[in-house]
Amino acid sequence: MAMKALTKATIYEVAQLAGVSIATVSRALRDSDLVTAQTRERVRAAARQLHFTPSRPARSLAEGRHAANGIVFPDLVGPYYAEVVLGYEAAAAGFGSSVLILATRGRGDAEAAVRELAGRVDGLTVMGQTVGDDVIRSLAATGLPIVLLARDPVPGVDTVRARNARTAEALAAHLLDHGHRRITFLGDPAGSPDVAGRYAGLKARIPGLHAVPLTDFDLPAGERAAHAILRGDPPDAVVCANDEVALGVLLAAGQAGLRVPEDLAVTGWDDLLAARFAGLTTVRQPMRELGATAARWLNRRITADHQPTAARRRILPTQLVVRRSCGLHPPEGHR
Amino acid sequence: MAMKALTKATIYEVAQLAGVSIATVSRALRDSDLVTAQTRERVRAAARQLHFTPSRPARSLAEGRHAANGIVFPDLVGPYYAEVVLGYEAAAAGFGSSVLILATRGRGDAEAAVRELAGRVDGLTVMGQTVGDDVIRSLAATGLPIVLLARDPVPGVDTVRARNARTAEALAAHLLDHGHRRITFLGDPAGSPDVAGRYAGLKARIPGLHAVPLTDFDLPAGERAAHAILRGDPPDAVVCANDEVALGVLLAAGQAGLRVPEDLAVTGWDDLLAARFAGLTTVRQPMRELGATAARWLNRRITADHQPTAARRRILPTQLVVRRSCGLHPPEGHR
DNA sequence: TTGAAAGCGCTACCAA
DNA sequence: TTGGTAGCGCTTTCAA
Repeated sequence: MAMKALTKATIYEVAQLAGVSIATVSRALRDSDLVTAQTRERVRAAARQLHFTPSRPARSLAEGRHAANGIVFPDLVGPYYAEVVLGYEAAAAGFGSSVLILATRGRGDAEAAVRELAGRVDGLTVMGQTVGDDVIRSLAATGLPIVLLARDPVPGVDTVRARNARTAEALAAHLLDHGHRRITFLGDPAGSPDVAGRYAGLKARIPGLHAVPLTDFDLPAGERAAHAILRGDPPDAVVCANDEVALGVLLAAGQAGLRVPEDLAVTGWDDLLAARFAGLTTVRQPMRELGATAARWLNRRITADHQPTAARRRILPTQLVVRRSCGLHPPEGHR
Repeated sequence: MAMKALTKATIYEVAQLAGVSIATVSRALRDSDLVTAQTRERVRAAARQLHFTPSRPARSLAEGRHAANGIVFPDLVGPYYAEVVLGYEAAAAGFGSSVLILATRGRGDAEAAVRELAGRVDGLTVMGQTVGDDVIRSLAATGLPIVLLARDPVPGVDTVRARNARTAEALAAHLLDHGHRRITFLGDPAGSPDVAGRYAGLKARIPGLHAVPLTDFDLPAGERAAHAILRGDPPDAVVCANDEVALGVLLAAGQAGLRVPEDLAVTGWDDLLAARFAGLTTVRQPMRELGATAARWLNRRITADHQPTAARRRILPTQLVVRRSCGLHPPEGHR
């Protein structure tokens, strides 16, 4: 078998081989009805023979669109973001849109990276703590369609979030029903809008709630924080900003010889797979649906011929999942 | 505050405002040393004032490169792929390369999607069961740099994988030490090279190994398969293709009133977070490192001025993690 | 050091 | 139905 060409074929070569103009090639390849079926076939054959694929940059430049959109998130660590991104990609694929991802993971140059990304897409979904409102506003001012995900709203920009405060209240009520009174919150409300919402909901029911800020939100961070909290005068219950932190607390409690939930109640947030096996009481978020909704909304904005519709906001429901880590003999039955 | 322009500024506007030619703008903005510091500043100021960002398609078209690369994977379900992709993105970001993702999730049009993606990037990483060797070969023939990840090699193409067979042998030996003899493998060796490798390793030590094929590799699939296996004459041990399946088996065993590991030993593969909390014996894969290595190798190929170096292959080590699900009183101590 | 102009590969408008 | 051609916005010679 002969070596395939190492140089990509262009529309000119196809035109020449098919014996037509480049305009006709362009039409034939994009199913325009301004070409004879016969011509179309001839062009197709030539294209196939040359392994022709249109240059995406050239196309984008001529069309003035990218046929791609992007999603910016803080990190991909832990199952939460992965699930959201997956839901996003699946929905976007349905629209024939490619997806560019960008994890800012606390980089200082997040803004530059986001702006670079913005130049490659027709629209952008921005999650959580990645870039500030000023960046969002200036991007939106460009006319770039934007959807905010799990993030505080910015005037004029669509926002999709999960319910935090209200479900946190339900969680608080449940904990109080168990008789827990000395409750500590593990997480930094200032660090993310989601956490802020959860904290606010808890605080509404537990006035004396004590918050211990956390810089990271992974298992080791939870473990470390727990070690500090548990020495001395441990609380009745530790409510964690997410499951990973809670799992860390579970581990630390075990190491400290504390039984859960007899000596210490622990709760998380997200309902990761691990939560189920750890018997962790938590709150389930519709992660895939969050991503998919953002993708759909963004697509609508991108394809909306004009009509600057008012910014929309949606809060997707979340669900308290009671397992054993919050206390024995749950007041409302157990699982 | 005045409304920002809704039309993106071009290099022409910047040139006009700065009172120079577009060539000079281009140079000034890209730190060419063919411009006076003074001119550079003037251009910069003009660009800033107009919120100018160069058009990425125009740039790509002129430069003949995308400054982006892509990764194709079967799905993002489960922590495994997410971790790999994260490692990949992190490494790619280090090279200043944007990342496009594509999840084929068994779509029939995977090939078309991959080809579309190929047109947007300077190089491609292809994972597992996404597209066939023919597609890989034809893409590679284009001159597009490609790295294969967790996938059978294709002549002339770089491949990065995790060790499967050898660690599977170690796992088999461990199981035999526990006295297990009637062992069932849950997974389809024909479905993925990784699984095939694991099965081969087990089979080398357990000649009579019985394999039960599985179409999906998630928790419900494991649960369903286990229900079928456990009714009637259950084996001593079930070795699963991955942790999610194993966790499903754990659940099913519980429902069937079987104790693990007393009545049934169970093992997984991947060492997900949940495995730790489920006490699941498994094998740890360096997922981040797999992704990062692929990204690095791809970058090398992309930036390699020429020199068609020979295809490289690397197998990253994996590690047996013994917990309690494989049997009591582990022969070599326990954790 | 700067400018003019020729592409880069395509789409889409205007004529034919 | 087809062809000619003017852009799309940038990079990069080649001259000045």
